Amino acid sequence: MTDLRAPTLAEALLGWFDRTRRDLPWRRDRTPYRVWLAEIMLQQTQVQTAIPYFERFLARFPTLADLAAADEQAVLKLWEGLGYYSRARNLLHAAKQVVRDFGGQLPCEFKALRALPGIGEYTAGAILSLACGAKTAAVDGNVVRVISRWSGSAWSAKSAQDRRQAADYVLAQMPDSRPGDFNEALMDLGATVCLPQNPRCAACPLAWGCQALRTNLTGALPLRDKSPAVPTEHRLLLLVAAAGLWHVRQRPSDGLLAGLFTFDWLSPNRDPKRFRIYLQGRDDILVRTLPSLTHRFSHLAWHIDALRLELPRADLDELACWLDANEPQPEGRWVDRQDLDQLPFPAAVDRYRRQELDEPFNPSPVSL
DNA sequence: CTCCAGGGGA
DNA sequence: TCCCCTGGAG
Repeated sequence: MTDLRAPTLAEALLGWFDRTRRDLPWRRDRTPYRVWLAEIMLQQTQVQTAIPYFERFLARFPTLADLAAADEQAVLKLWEGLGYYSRARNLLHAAKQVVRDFGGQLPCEFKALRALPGIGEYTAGAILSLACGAKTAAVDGNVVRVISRWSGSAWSAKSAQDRRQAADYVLAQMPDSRPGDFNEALMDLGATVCLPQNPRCAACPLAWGCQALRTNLTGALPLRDKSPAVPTEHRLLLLVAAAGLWHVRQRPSDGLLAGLFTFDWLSPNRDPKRFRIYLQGRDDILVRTLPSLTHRFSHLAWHIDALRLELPRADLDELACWLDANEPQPEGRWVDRQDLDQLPFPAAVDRYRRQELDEPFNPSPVSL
């Protein structure tokens, strides 16, 4: 007998998922540790970016217990370039807690997961549904977009209240049999079909019932707030070398780029022009002007001018009054080329590291 | 270039 | 509410 009733959201979505499911590394073996690691990496990060990081991380720390025994710098090194470095630090701290409190096994229990650093509402839901098989919503930005368009609801991914509404909607539609697949299907649809811009509605398995498509509102849903203009800070980066060593500093353990290493910065309360004049008078310091660049963060931008300095000795005493020192190591460190490769650098500064480290030094006049 | 996306902590 | 980072699209 032919089934004449309309399909449900879950049937259409899971049918599509079964045909098009992406083969991603963390889907091959859905253990709580692998799901957890993947979900942390995927926060604010695109799938293609996260894949090589996930592989390297698991190769280095195959189990949660291996991770818990790591030191922070090794974890940050594996996170280098991925951004939002507090995710890596929280991951390590949470792993230690799980070893201490749960014998190294992530608990399949919402309150316990939610209490771990770095695990919020979304990540707890993702671990529970994907790794534990629990019927739990996992509402990220993708899911808010899909459900907001499907239901024609004027929701914003930033609003906690709207995310709750979306979670309630998801839970009401979720089949008892495949909660993890249902959540993953929603995320896949948001990532590959129900795109923020130019959604591919012609290829969408939910087009038949989509309120936003029916009312021509896919461009308006979900609601988004316009991004505010970010202030630009002008900074002078100094790649200081002497006798084959490079001078680096570790940033403070909180705030921007916490715990990562950079080269030196001219102190913000020093005038860059005066510093360039000073350098012209120092015949013993070789200088080269490097290309400038602008690096944007979420809330501010750095316009970076950069100089490479070759000192006669590995000694910063005479230069120290120009430089930006910070706790806990105001004096910084001199490291060789091999050591430098072991230190985590943020993307903004890593571009200079990659470009300059193995370049021969060609001094140039200091431009003012 | 500019615009935009994307969870959690304090 | 603000802070945290990078990459991809156009």
